[in-house]
Amino acid sequence: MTVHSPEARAGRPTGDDRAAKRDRILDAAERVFAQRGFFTAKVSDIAKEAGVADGTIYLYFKSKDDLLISLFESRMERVNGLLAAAVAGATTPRAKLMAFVTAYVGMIAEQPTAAEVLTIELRQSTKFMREYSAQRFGELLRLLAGVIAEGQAAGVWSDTVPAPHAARMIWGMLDELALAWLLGRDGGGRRGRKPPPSADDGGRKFDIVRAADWVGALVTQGLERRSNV
Amino acid sequence: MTVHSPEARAGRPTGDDRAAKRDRILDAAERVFAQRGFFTAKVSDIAKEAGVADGTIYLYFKSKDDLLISLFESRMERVNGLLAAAVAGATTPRAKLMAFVTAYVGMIAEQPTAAEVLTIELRQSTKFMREYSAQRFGELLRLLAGVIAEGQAAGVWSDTVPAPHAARMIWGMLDELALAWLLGRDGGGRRGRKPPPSADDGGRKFDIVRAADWVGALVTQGLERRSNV
Amino acid sequence: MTVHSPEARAGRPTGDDRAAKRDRILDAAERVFAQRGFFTAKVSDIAKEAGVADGTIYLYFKSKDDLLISLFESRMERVNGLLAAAVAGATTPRAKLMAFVTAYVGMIAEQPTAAEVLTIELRQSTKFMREYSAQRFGELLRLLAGVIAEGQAAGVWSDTVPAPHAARMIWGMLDELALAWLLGRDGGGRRGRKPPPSADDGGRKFDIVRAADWVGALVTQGLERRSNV
Amino acid sequence: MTVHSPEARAGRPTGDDRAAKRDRILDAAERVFAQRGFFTAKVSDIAKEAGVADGTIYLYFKSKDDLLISLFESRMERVNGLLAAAVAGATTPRAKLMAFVTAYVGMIAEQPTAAEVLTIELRQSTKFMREYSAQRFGELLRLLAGVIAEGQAAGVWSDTVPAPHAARMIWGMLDELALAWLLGRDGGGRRGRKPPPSADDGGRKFDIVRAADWVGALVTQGLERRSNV
DNA sequence: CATGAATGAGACTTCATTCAT
DNA sequence: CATGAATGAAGTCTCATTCAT
Repeated sequence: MTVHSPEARAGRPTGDDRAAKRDRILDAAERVFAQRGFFTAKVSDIAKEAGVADGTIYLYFKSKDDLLISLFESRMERVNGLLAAAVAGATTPRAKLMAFVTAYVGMIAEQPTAAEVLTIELRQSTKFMREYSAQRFGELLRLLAGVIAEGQAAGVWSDTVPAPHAARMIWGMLDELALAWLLGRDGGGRRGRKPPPSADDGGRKFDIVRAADWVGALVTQGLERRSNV
Repeated sequence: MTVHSPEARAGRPTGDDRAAKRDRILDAAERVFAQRGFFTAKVSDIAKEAGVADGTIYLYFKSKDDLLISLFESRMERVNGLLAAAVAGATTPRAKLMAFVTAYVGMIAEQPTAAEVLTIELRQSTKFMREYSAQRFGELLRLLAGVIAEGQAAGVWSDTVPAPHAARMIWGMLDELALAWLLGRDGGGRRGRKPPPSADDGGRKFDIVRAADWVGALVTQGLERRSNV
Repeated sequence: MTVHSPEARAGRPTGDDRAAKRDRILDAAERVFAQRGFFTAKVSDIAKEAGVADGTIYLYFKSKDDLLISLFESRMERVNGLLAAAVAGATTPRAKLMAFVTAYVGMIAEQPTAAEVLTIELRQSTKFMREYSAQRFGELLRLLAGVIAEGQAAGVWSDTVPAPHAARMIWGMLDELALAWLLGRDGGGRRGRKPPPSADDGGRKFDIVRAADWVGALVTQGLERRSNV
Repeated sequence: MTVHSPEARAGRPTGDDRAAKRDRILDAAERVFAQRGFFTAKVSDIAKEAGVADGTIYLYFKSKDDLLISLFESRMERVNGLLAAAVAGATTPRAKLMAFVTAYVGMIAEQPTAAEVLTIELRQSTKFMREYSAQRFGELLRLLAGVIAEGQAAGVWSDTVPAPHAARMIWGMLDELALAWLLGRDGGGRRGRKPPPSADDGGRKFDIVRAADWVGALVTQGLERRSNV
């Protein structure tokens, strides 16, 4: 008779165990998708990376697509939660905006693999992915639009640009800077890719944290030089 | 007896014929990729759409990947050419910037399918696509960065944000607005997708041409209200 | 409760199981190659003959080429082993030679399908097959050449013909007789072939076992009539 | 009006022209088959080698198979003719046998490409090739068997081995030696193949012409040393 | 619950053959 | 007769998913 772990002895693992293994698979999928891309990644790659059997994946996820969606949900939940918390921690519209921006670039700097998956891989894929994407990014965009609208209502910001579109634009800046940084990092993008020859396109090895200031500057005053202010 | 060109006399299609069929295949691929996505699209779908046999595709392109890359090159060449022409037709940095922005949104409005492929589908796919992408978008970004740098050098614009990164940010705004518009259109995104439930995220049915003004406004003065101007 | 081996307990097939299925596929390939020829045989034919799914083949062999090579290796190993054993069981050079010859024709008589594949199909195919072929047949030829050389060294046989070439020649006789017999059998060659009209070419329905005597006679005394011996 | 060659003026080429082009295609096929093997060779390769368009092949041959068969017929006709002539030029059975053998090895030495195709490539291929092969080689074998039978009838040779089988055996020797020589030549076998490592198997760089003596010796006296003769 | 061997649908690609010029 | 672009049937191989152990 062999000695068994408590869980095995009890006949079935606790919910915690189940959740933990699910997370292990999600983490593995994150790494594999970041490295190979969604379509190129094989389910068995993910299984190997997670240290489980191929079939086990299907005990936790309905399909490869479901795995992708679950990963997306999981990461966006985290992102949306952090951003909401950051915004909630500030008082004025300007402070809220900067909190949003700073929190986002901070997240990218700290979890580049997750960011890579969100920024690059998760946008591909199958048609129905697009819906989930729109929905979850919608949350993020509404949070940001709310901050803008608040500032416009308070008279702090001009309402030349409707708040939802202003939010899109700011998000676009952040996203593009994130993309540039992610692809510019050593080992960024997929493995084995040769570095692009040009170096002067702002795409390589800048400090992503500074991006917060750039966005702040552009939103605050545009590119204009205000000599008399 | 009619006079024939040497090629016609020999019964051989002219170079023009060849190029025309190649273009027909590229156009078909554009539509199919826009509809199904690169990985999901089957070569035989493209052949059917182009009205040729499957094997014919391979007389013009080495592989499915090659077809994608060729499509990308073809469309980016067109885009880069138009943008460069637009910029060249303006004199001051501000005018050049607005020419760039206006030209881009105009292009999207007029050729949404092409835009969809460039904005959405062509960013996916295999690792080596990434390189091509970086290179060709780099051209576009360098053009824009040149305009910014010129304005900064002329003292028109602040150099708080380095020109290459400012270019990225402006591009990000445009790109995100384009994406929102493309996905928001009826029939935008892939067929068969259900419309996202939320309507207040700025993602639906706005006039993309107005985006030029929004970008102009944000770049010119940020979001700030200038009470004393 | 029965006692299981570790593998059985884990629900995993034993190495024996794996080897057995591999062999089943090799046997199926042998039959299909013998019937259709390597290039004409479809992987799915082999799968059907083996009673497995198409994809299963690729769990055991890297490619169709690999399957061919593996089959060749497997059969040549068997042949070389048997011949070496036969030779080792004899003492004088003459006895060794006859043992070699007898063992080979015996093998052909008992396993005509395997012989057909070795003698006919496995000599075709891709360029790299040729190398394997040369190497494995080389083993066989060296064994035979060794016997000849031994007899020449012992003064039993003339060294008019260098041993390696004498070995080639003897092998050629055996091979040609084997080929004639294999093609002459009912059902020999590929299915569906019409019987050649001529019957007097020695190619049909003789007893392959007698070939051993013929080879023995020719090697021993040539065709000469020795009236005075 | 342009000036035309006589044939063109006449509206159709002479039979000689047609035969000449057919031969050009056969020669090209011989080279391509020798280099790439029948199955691997593409019809368009042969067309290019022959300097004609792909479709032209089909004006002279019904199919790729037909081309192979025609090539085989053409070459075997030549071989059989030469051998028959050689035999006819000799008087005694022994002389006839040696004439046969000598003529054959001479042919190999002088036209190795043709020999390679006959000895190696033409034995592969489709099922119906086998019939043609049997038939044409049958001619050759019957010629040889006739010589043997004549010698046996004359009491020159023992009839231990029936003439048709003796013919097979002699042919087997020749064929195997030819094969060894062809594969052993530099550039023998298909291009790009690495040389087999072993050198002592008699397979490399011997003088094929000497093979005639070896066959003569073996047939005349076997391997036996005849001390008392 | 976990395993991983087996499945088999389906994709890309090749190439012998045709036929309009 | 000659051409060679076009055809499309067919084969190899991959990989998401299942299920017996």
